[in-house]
Amino acid sequence: MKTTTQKVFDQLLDSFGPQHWWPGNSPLEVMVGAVLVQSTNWKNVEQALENLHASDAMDAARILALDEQELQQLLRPAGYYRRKTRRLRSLMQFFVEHYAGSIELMRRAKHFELRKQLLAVHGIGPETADAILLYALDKPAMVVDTYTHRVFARHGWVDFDADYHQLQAHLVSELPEDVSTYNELHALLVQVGKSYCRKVPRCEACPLVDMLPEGGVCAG
DNA sequence: GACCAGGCACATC
DNA sequence: GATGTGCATGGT
Repeated sequence: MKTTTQKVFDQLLDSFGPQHWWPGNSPLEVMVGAVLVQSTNWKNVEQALENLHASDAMDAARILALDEQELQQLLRPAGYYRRKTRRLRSLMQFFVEHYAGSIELMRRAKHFELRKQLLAVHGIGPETADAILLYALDKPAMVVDTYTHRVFARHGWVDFDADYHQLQAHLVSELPEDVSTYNELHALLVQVGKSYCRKVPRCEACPLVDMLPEGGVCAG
């Protein structure tokens, strides 16, 4: 018997296909991207990542070696560049201090201990921490976001006032603990949120329209 | 010109 | 503890 969330996953995957999020990027670049993408369009992030590459600075030690203003200028296209400069430096400093700048060492850390450490880093909240765990380190961390909240609350599967961890617990309880499922589902929920869930109360073309409750609205 | 994008920390009540 | 606000660029 399939859970509602598994059905959501299947229908989204059928409609949109695999999203291939962060497939070819290095784990370090994923970590950097996870910070830069906070509340920001991915296109803008790509520009900043490209700037880092062009400056030969896609490296924890090199990022830390840049002076504040240099790094700010590289990150500028990603928006919030003063804050993100601080946040990225905090993360890189943590990475170097606790894991000697080694992805392999960090990958060996216990999932929930590492998560707790990440949450203690300035600028790393639950979504960014889970994105790093999942997309950079292949840990089974389900990432949820505002799109996930919108879709699940409007369909009546969670309360509108559910917080990050309640929403995450709900999804996890309805899914196999599987890295590729978590990876794909998060990306698919972002895709459906971008494509629909806006302006009109009921999107007939939405792959989840048949799951909308009587009188429920998918926008607004 | 308004609104939005793969959040988070901090101030204020 | 809950609620509000600043952060910044680039695309639609």
